[in-house]
Amino acid sequence: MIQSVERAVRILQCFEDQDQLGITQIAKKAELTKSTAFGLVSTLVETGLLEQDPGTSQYRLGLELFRLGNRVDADGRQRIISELTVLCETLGETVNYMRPEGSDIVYLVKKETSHSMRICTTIGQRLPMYCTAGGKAIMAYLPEKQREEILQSFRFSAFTENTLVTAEDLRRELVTARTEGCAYDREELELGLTCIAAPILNRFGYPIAAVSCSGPTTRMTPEKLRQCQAALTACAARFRDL
Amino acid sequence: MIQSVERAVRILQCFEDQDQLGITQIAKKAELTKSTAFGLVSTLVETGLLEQDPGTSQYRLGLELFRLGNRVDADGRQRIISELTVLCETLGETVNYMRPEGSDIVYLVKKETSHSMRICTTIGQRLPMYCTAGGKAIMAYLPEKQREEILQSFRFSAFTENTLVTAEDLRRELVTARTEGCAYDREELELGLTCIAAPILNRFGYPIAAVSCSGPTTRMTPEKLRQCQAALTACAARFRDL
DNA sequence: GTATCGTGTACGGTATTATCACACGATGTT
DNA sequence: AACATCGTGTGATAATACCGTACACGATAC
Repeated sequence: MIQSVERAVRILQCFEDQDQLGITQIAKKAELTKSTAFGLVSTLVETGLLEQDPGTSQYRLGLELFRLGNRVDADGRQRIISELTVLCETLGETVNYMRPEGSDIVYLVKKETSHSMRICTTIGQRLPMYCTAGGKAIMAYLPEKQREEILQSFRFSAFTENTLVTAEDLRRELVTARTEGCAYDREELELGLTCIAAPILNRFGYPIAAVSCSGPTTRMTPEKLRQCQAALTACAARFRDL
Repeated sequence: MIQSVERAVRILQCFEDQDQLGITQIAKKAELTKSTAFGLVSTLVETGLLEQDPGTSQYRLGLELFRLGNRVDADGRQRIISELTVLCETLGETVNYMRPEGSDIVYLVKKETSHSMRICTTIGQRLPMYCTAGGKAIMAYLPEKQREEILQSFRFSAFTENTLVTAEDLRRELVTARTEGCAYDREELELGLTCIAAPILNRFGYPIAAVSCSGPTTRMTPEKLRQCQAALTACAARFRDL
């Protein structure tokens, strides 16, 4: 673990909730000396990961960071995007492409339906696996050892009355998810929001991503869910050897 | 300048043209010892900026980098996107939002027209200011000192026979750009491609971004260009105090 | 007008820190 | 089966980054 690098990243992460920060605020948020922070920030500015506003002399995230971020999983995202467009049109709901990170999932691509009432997911958002269809779909297909590690690591929080908040409840659901090839989120994250997701497996059967469909519960009838299941698993199958 | 941080960024930049790399390749590309590279890479993996493929044990850019990259100029991009949608529809050509970095511009947002023959720009791409309409629009409104610095820093390369390859030619064009409020790219980057761009100024009159319209020269008639000029400058004006 | 607080920036001594050469085990190749 | 190459450790050396301190500047308050 190289200290300076870890600290530099911590500085970048300070900007997740604020987009302009002064040196003093950065030092405080990252728990660093002002002079230490200054050295790190200067380096980050030099490399383009941060930039300094000429007017306010405050710092913000830089364009080099944008460029690098755009390269993350560029081919996977490129390949999925046309599939999602088709899925979105045929299902008439918002569809997403997400990937696991630790015990969370991160949204990488979305395609929103044009319904007035629709689900709006946020690109780059991180959510716990246990309360999302995509997360459960991925968990279901993980090797048992890894799945148990993740199950143990959760610090459950009941977002709604439906949220599964015990490892046992989750294990039970994951069994059915494996038999169906799909996992569900039945208003477990937000009331009125139902999701269904299928895992994308690599050639070794390891889940590397998921595609999901999110809609208002009122529109997600049993029949619609069957349609989603068929479409999502078919889509996921086309990406088997990503 | 903190050495480790600068080296860590260099490692991330190794992935601009390749998306999977082993430790040895990383060390070679970044000109580092293998063990040094290993320490840096381990730290980057720990922080999520890199991730290791469980199968191949190779490294690639991580999701935390994606998340951070998505936060760059998030509000500016959010605000411009609906404007670009309208612009794209009224003009019937691909429109872009870009920002300066050093003597280059970087594409941040695009909206593509649905014409079969259309210009496809690449988000995150970096191009020299001197051969793009957006770059020239921004240069035209920079304080003279900074503009001259940039003009001197160019290492000109003639992409087409129209490319301006001397500081004098550029200076002359920038004068007219200031009077018009718009800059042009008349097949200077690629034959058959014409662009026009207007700078977005902050409340101090400093150019912080540009909006551009790119189309095939055959469709970019004088009349169309006048229409573009009006629409682009109007759009840019709405963003004056970003 | 003066004083105080905040800011961003700069320097130099100290010891923590990262670096490098070397080595190990595992894969896969000739 | 020997070999090459990969990713991964280790530990001694010295280069490195950290911290305390200090300064210039601007804003606010008195």
